[in-house]
Amino acid sequence: MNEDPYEPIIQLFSLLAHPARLRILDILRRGEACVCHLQAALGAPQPYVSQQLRVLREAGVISQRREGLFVYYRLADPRVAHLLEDVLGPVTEAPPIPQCTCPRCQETPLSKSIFLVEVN
Amino acid sequence: MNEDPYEPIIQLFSLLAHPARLRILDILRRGEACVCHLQAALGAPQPYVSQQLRVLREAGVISQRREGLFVYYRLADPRVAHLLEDVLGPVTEAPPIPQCTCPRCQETPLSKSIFLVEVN
DNA sequence: CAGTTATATGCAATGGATTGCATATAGTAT
DNA sequence: ATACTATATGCAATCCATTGCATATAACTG
Repeated sequence: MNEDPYEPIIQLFSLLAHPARLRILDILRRGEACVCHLQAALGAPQPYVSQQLRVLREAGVISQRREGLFVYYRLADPRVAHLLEDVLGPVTEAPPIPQCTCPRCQETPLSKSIFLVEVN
Repeated sequence: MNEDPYEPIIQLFSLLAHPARLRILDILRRGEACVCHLQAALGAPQPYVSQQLRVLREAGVISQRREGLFVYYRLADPRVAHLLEDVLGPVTEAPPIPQCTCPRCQETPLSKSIFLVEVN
């Protein structure tokens, strides 16, 4: 009748001890991202990404929001952001993902990268 | 040739995402403990405890010191103590393990627990 | 030396997470 | 309605950590 007090913590660490999920969470701690964005960032097939997102969602560490065809995920558990900061350090500038075609990724200023191409 | 920067973190989280290892580390963050002490605390067979200790030792998160027949383990990675504090809170009073027969456990003041038994 | 205690190692068996992939669903557009 | 895109789900196969247990080693005692 008395549950193991370590179990929820073990479940949380298990979620983080996975290459795809850890990368996803590291992206999400910088802000919302759609599935196609994560898919492009990981270079993994879409069903694979959706499956890892489901694991994270059912554990309650992320939540989602639909906008038309696109679903945007974000961190839902502040403990996770805190743990990630402990082991990965503070959030750095999000590296651009050119393959992502969602409207949110398109509205980022492209002029900067174009400029860099020009001078080289 | 370029290693995954997430891999050492994944390895660390994997160590923590395990009931026996997490309990061992939670005990060790309170100070040194011999194998027989951990064995009594976990209620697990000795070879099992030694195996988990080996995993932790080879990962570099604990170190050991031999004293006669007894081997005392302790935390070697401050990151682990920090992560444990994040998820488990600050260290509390170490609960006594009466089954442990190592000299270090015997030298703890037994009068206190005996006293508690008396008043009850 | 043999005997005893504390701890370590090796290894086979098993179970549960991981992965790949086919298919389903949701939403938009024509 | 059909077609198309983004995302989700179901499930079988596989892989890897976990576990149990026999045995080995280390240190002390007589």
